[in-house]
Amino acid sequence: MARLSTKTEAASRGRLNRELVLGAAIALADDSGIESLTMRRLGEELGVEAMSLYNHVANKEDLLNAMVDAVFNEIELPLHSDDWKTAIRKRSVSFRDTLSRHPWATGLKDSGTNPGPATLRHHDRVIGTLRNAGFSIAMAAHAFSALDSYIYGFAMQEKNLPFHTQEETAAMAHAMLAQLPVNDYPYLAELTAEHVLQPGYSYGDEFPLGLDLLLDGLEGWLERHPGDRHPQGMLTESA
Amino acid sequence: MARLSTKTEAASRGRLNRELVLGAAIALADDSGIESLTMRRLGEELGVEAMSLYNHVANKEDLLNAMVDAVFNEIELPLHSDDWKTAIRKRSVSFRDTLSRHPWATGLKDSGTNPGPATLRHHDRVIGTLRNAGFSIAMAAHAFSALDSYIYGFAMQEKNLPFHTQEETAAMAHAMLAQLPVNDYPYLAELTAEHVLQPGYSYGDEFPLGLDLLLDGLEGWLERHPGDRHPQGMLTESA
DNA sequence: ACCTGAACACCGTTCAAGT
DNA sequence: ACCTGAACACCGTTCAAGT
Repeated sequence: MARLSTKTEAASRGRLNRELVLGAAIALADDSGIESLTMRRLGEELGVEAMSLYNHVANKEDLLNAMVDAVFNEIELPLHSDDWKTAIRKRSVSFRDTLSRHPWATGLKDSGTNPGPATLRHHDRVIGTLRNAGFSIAMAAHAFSALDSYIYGFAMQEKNLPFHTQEETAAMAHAMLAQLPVNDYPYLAELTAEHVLQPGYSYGDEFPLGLDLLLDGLEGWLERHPGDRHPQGMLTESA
Repeated sequence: MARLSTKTEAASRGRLNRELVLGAAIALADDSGIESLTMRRLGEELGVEAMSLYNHVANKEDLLNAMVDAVFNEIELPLHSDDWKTAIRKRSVSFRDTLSRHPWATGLKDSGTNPGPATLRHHDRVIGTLRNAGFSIAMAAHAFSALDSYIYGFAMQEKNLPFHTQEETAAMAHAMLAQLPVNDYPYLAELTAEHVLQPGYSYGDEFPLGLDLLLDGLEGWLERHPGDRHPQGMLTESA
């Protein structure tokens, strides 16, 4: 039979490699949550004993690091053809989407401690976009920190919400309102009743509002500090 | 005399209660990291077998929930005597400080899933401050989401940094620069060399910049939507 | 070169038994 | 009412042994 370059073929052949392990680990974390990702369970998923995984992965931490870098690889890089604000907004939305597809990646300490090549490239491109738009080094650092803090934090809050579908949201909000001592928390009760319980509410819709707040603020910075403008083309990169 | 650890204190008392368990758990997580917080280790710290803890705590999740709520209790509530911007800025800085004292609390899913009374009161006060400043319900929800996303995300990034002291930062940045393929990541290299490695650099200093970006943007919202002004004093609360 | 079985030092949690 | 010892069903990881 011709070779099918698929997971099943390789797995059934008893041939394992790092990429295969990584893919199965991400799929398992996506489908069953990061707490289901144990070496034994992952081995089972691949038709192999847990101990075999150590031939392709140094240890679990190495596996988690590689998973996070694979996630960063899914984020759209800012495009040189877009103006900086559009480019950064697009990649920020893509970042959020990616984290919401792989919620376990939010808050895994490894991106800060041991960034992989995809993570480094992503960071480099974002900083480069800001620099070429005229942000000084310090302002680019500030902007980068502010944007990514917001995106990470939003993804984390979204992940930790007790509801994810419209129905769950409504049910949860009703339950909360019923249990909540309304006199103790009048503003929380008001917000739950008249915002969260409104038809069509979805927490994810809050994302662009905060994002545009930051982007508009950054644009204001840039306009107020034209003297910091970075000589265009001093540092260029190929697409 | 040397300070008495909670261990000896609790052991000599021989009487355990929920508050004692909670305090020891928080101290252990602060000092040794959340991964060191196991029921067995916590029991040891309190001079008791792990199984005894279940007399005061339903299970580990219950313990973690209670720990998070205790952390929220440390955050300064917004003051009625301050204007909204000052009040929100102060509580935001206090929030960040608190999370940086208890980094393990960042990203513990429990605040969203099972908020305790301190968490609820904190949220209620923040929303109330915004409402009384003239934010509509929807705008208060947006503002709350944007601010807390930023604060959570900042705390998480700070927690996940591979360095915490000035010396560590410099050493780490030097090591990164040495290892980094500079041609692949020119902007990252530039930012590391000319920003992170500058004397006096501390990542924590980035916090107020992003915070003021958000607060100024929210103020702009408010000025542009005076029609949404909430009747003052309609909902009041006692301090 | 890759995979495995057995083993080690851990986890959270239960439960009957003690005081 | 509170604490304990033993036990259960898990973890990540090592290592000698197999192929």
